[in-house]
Amino acid sequence: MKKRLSKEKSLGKKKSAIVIKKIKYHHDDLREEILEESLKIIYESGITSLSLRDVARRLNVSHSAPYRHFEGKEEVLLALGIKGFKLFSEYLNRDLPLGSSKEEVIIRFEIMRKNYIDFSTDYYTLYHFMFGNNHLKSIHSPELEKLQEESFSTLIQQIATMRALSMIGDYPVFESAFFVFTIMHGFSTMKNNGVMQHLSSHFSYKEDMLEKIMEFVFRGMDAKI
Amino acid sequence: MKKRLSKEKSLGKKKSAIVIKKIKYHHDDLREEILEESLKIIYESGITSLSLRDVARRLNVSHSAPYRHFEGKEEVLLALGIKGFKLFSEYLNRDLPLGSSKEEVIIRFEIMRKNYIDFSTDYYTLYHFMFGNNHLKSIHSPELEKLQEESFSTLIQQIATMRALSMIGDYPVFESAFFVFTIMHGFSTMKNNGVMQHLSSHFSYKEDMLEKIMEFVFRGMDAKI
DNA sequence: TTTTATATGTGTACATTGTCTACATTTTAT
DNA sequence: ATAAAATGTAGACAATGTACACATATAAAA
Repeated sequence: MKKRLSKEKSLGKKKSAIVIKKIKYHHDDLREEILEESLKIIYESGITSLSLRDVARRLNVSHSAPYRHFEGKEEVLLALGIKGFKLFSEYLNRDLPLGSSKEEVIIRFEIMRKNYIDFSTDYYTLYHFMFGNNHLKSIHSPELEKLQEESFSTLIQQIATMRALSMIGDYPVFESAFFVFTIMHGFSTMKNNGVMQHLSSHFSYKEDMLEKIMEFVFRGMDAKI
Repeated sequence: MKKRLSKEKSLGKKKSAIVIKKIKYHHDDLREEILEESLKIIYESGITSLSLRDVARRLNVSHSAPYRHFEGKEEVLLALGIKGFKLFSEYLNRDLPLGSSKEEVIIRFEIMRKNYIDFSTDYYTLYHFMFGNNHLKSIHSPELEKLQEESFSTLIQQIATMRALSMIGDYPVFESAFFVFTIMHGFSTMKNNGVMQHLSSHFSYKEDMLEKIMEFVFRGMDAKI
């Protein structure tokens, strides 16, 4: 795959070289299909249930076929993490107003946090895989780390803007952002963990809990709104 | 085990029956040793690396021996969750001053949150197993749920006391407690997840980050201290 | 004490999984 | 057209969870 790409590149000098659509002899792009099918499995039953053989079976392919596209399971997990963070980033940036008036900035913040929670709710097994320390933590990958950084820089940028407009108190941007992120992450991991259920046997958990919590967050940041 | 107990009970009528110390013929208490060894493995390499056969091997016991004490792996995991929450509870309540003066109450809060973080740091693989949604979530167990409740009621009680003394703002106790718990949990899960590393490539993460964050938390609760 | 039942441990067996190697076939490059 | 590379298959192996039949130590009953 990589070699083919580099060869294409070397042909690139020719002006307007005709790009021929490559058709593989069994699957159009087995690598991609493996990842998609894996995401489905994670979505349905969590990372624990993901087995390469099962994926292969679902794709009507021999159990060793995935090894032509990935070194092993760990590399599949890494690729899934990368896809996950791309999707996360896309979610985060969804429908964001770009203006810089105070009103638009605060709306942007609200939409962003909604996007965050939407992602962690819609794909909570994926979110858990991405942020849990079981599988991804031990894998080193510059690409993955870059994506992770990018996701958070969206949030940090937002906080920086709010601070620049004096919409929040005069605290280091990193600290305010870290505070907000800790809440978002804490809420996301608690929400689908069963933890909430046990808390709510004593008290009553309502669907608007995040809104309630955000009031604490705004006070904590000395938000002027 | 249960049957033996019930028979002892039926003999219990005899006044001052001599209780004979039971010595098993291979292990004093294999069930307990299995759990302890499992905890070691989780501690060292996380729940992913836990295999019953490995545990048996380490205890010089056949691979099927554990099945005399547990129905299967899931029941071992449940028992580990129960042990985990007992230890968590013990940690939380460690060295707590019991007085009810404002000064003691605030110290109690500080020690409690230190205990929380100490636990999640000392046993972060265990913490992750306990609060992650991979393994424990699908298991129903009244005993486990009761322990989980008890852990949190310690925290909730504390917040209730602070509110009663007007040390924090006049918000519903459950909401304040939930806010604090979200922070503690969020921080704990982030701390050993690698997430922090990527955040800190943009900014600088210092060891006193939790203290910084707690300032936001106190502000959020309108703490008067 | 002897006998019997129960608790506890062992060994064999099987399905599932990750992974390696040898081989086959399709696609691409020369 | 032929060689090389990419992609897929089949078989084998070790590790795991788990079920079953069998063995033995311990406790209860006689």
